[in-house]
Amino acid sequence: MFVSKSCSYGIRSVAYLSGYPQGKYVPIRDISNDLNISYHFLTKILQMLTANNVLISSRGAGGGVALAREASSITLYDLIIAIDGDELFTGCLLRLPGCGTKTPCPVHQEWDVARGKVNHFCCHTSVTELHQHVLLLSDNTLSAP
Amino acid sequence: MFVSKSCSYGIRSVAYLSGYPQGKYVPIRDISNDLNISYHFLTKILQMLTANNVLISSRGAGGGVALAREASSITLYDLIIAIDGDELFTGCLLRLPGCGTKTPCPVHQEWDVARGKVNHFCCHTSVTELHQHVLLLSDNTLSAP
DNA sequence: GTAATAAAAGACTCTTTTATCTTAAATTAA
DNA sequence: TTAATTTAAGATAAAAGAGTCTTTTATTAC
Ligand code: SF4
Ligand code: SF4
Repeated sequence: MFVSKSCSYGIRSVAYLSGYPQGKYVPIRDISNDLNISYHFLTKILQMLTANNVLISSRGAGGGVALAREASSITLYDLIIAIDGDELFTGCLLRLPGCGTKTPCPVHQEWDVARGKVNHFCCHTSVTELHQHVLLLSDNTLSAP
Repeated sequence: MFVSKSCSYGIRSVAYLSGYPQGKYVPIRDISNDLNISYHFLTKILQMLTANNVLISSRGAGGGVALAREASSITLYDLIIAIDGDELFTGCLLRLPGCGTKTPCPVHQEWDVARGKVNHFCCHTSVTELHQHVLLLSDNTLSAP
């Protein structure tokens, strides 16, 4: 598993928000309904994104969360860092502690290359590219009775 | 996180075993002592590897676990598949269910390439290359009082 | 000001993973 | 055969992740 479930929810939510203009507040309730994610759980996740300046939020009527900047400038990297931290991009496959730059093992450089490809993908993939797909897969009208 | 903690323990153990001749039984107790891994927990993990024909085991005096084949032919891929399953090699970064070949999203192909690099690395890295490193990092004589 | 709305915050439950402890079964040595 | 050794198996517990529920705080509409 590359990212946590929380992180997956965060990515889906921001991809969802990319369908709205930047700065347009959308209630978290709407997101949780449309994406079938627990409302209160999602609230906590999106709080991490507001704390990291990916989203902005507003309480009260007409409030919600909104993209803090242009959707095309928000990458998977930003979201993963905000929710899961940097382990995916800096961590060792072997999960050995205190390892890496100093006393690298014989395969470290190759591992760094492989991990770098994932890193590159995340840095160059913006949430806008996932918008349609997230909506499609969350569309529960297809499997309704 | 790429692999589970259990998987990390399994990889370290087989790298450790690669210091012994193939077929030579080593007590799990020795492995757990030298690598600082809980004995009973490690036992369960190594059972997964014997079930997957990576290791063989023998009970009783003089028994233990041993490499079922040449260490140089045991790759990270083998161990990850045996312990964590194939999610690392087949799963989606977004953890979206029912996704992939049919109705792929715009970034699927690029993701497939990035994931493929990790896959390639795991398939072409044998545990023998990690032997020294695993011993070095588990060496608690360095931090003894 | 009052009521309605919606995020923020905290307490709590459930599940999975990780870890520990106990008992059973198999193998070897004497 | 008896004792010692060592994996296998099962029960239990602790920790982390995921999800639910309630209360508080801020904002808007009236
Ligand atoms: S040196 Fe080896 S074990 Fe350490 S972080 Fe690099 S690849 Fe991992
Ligand atoms: S199509 Fe997109 S969301 Fe689906 S598995 Fe591929 S990269 Fe992931």
